[in-house]
Amino acid sequence: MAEPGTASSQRGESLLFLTDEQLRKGIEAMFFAYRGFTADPDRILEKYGYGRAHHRALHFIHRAPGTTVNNLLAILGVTKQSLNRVLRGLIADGLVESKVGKRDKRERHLYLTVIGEALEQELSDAQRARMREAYKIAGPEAVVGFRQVLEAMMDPEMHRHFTALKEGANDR
Amino acid sequence: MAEPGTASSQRGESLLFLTDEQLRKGIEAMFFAYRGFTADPDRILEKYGYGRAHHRALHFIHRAPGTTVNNLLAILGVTKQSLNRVLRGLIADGLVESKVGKRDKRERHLYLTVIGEALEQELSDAQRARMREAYKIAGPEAVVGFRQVLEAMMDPEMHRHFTALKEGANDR
DNA sequence: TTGGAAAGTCAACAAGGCTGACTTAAACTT
DNA sequence: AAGTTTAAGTCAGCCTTGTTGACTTTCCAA
Repeated sequence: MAEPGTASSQRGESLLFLTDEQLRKGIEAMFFAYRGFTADPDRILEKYGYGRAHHRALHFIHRAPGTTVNNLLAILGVTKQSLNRVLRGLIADGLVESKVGKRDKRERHLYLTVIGEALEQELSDAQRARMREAYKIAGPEAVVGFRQVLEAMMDPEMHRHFTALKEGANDR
Repeated sequence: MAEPGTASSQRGESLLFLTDEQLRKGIEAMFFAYRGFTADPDRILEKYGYGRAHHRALHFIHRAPGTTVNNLLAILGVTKQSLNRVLRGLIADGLVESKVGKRDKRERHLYLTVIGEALEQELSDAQRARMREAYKIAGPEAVVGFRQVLEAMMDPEMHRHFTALKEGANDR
């Protein structure tokens, strides 16, 4: 059966002998886990008539309040037309506010309103609850490994965005 | 800065003190990593005019040759109409074969043809390469943790499907 | 022999991606 | 000051992949 193992040593930089079987299981784990990852927010979003795209926008505006449209575009990796459709809805419904830039008036800075924050919290609570539970089951060492593998799996540019969010975080 | 940590003990079942910040980073890591995870296959699929839905069908038919449509439906978690459209294309293009069940002639058993296997391999090679690289960077202990957290994140029913594939595996 | 399960099909629709073309306003550059 | 580039937004149209609902065909099993 042999879980992912090594030649002789179990620690550190030793060589990994990963069979295609084991790698496939990793791939399937990602697939099934991602479904679980999105399941709870999806249910909440449906109540309000929103989709995953709205969730992503809310999440990243919460995390980087005052972000410009262009920056959000880069993080989300979609076209401006696609993002704009989503943003228009959120602004129309009063969940997001778009303010003209002070220094550069071409830019729009995005913020969540009070009710925008409320929905973001509701979504985030559900998603964090699942994440917390998974962490609890897997244990503290697993959490570190989980994050390391995920980070190594990102495209370099995405990792840049990830890191940028990671440090600065909220409430500058 | 403090990476995910514990109260006093570092090992085993000790309590985790996970801030919302740390959990949010886990969420973002999933988001960005999943993009990397699908990026390589997506590029290949585009060459052939297929989408992610086709990839998923090919993957699971490869992993469970002879599976019925109903079983595949349960694994993929989509409607039969949605799967059928994808399957119809793959069958028409000669990548998938649908054989009437011997015991139960209502059932269709699905198999990859030679060229179906070839595309599955091409997709899988790319995806496994990224997974292998990520594992290599993160190290063997990280791999175990990664899998543990992902498994804990799945819905129970999805975990059942995951386990079923995991054991039996290929080439019955 | 009839009821129900499995599979498949048709139609219609929606979300959320995409491209291309174009406008407006502001900010750079020359 | 004129011209170019940039940020944002819009319109139109397309594609994939998901959804529901209604319906047929096949065929197993009670």
